[in-house]
Amino acid sequence: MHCNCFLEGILTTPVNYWISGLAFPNWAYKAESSPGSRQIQLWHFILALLQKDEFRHVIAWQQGEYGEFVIKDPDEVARLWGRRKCKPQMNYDKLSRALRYYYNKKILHKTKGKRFTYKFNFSKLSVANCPPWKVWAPSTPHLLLGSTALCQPALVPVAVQSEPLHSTLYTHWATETQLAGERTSWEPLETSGEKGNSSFDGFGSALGPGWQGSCCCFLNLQGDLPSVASFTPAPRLRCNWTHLSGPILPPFSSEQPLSGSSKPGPRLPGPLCMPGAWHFPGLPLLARLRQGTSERLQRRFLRPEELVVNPGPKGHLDSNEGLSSEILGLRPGKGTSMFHNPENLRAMWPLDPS
DNA sequence: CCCGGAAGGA
DNA sequence: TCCTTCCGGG
Repeated sequence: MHCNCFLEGILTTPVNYWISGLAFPNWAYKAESSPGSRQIQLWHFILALLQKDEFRHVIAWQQGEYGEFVIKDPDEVARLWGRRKCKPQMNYDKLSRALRYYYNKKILHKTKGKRFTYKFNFSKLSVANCPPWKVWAPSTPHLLLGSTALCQPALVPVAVQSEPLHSTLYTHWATETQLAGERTSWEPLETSGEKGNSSFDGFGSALGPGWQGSCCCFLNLQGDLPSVASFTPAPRLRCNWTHLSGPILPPFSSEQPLSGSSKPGPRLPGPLCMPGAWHFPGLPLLARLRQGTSERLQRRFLRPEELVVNPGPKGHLDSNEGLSSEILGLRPGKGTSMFHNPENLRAMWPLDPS
């Protein structure tokens, strides 16, 4: 039976995770819905709630503990979840049972002794030392179109994975970025070098012979997080990000027309290379990124034409597969320029908590 | 509140 | 597979 929950727009708009230089645990790259269920997953929903200021009184990140969150109003969260899933009888007892199933999956664990407090397993969170000019959607169809494959980070060096979050990696990254920025600012991203000699297996990526110390990462392209990047303003970076705003991060006002946006090629189905950075107030590293920098990064590296990728082998635009009609309001002809306007991005989140 | 087994649905 | 529902127990 059709449920009008979707029409109500309650957290139905999938968003994309994108944090430059960060690699998340494998589970974080899972599609919003599994191939079997085609349903939004609870943890996606939880993250989405956590992302929104409107629900701060309902559920919020626990300050000081990255990945930890508190359900301040269990009944309300359950109600929202039930509404999203069209399960009016949902309650916290049932919702918490679902959350407990995440324990074994290493997605969540309980913060013992704290009521309604859980923690995402971001212990594996690591920096993928990735110069953005090498960040590019893989160009083979299966990588582009498989909802899970899409989310696989490319070329995350094992050595880096095992490292704790550390700003020195960012410093290194920034240095490389600077050098690259002096080389080019808007020239097309290179893809030829990556696709031929690399293998992808998620975070445990083997490095092809052509790997030169850089890596790519991120891109869940079918997430469920709000589109608007919102890094917590915080202590300054060890590296001087202002240096990056030159050739690397060119000034890019929202009024600036988006070159080539009038010619959207085949769209990336569902998983879109539009970055919506996660907002984890508790993540110390992320907190080092200034929001402005984040937005410039997004704009810089995700021009509309760069969102354009090969169509899938079968068109793969089935609304039930990667790209549903609810996703991001993307429609043929609309192009992708709307994603570059924060106002549009916010408008795409018609949350109705009532 | 929290836990996890069991059964079942989509 | 991912919950939803129910439930006995801590």
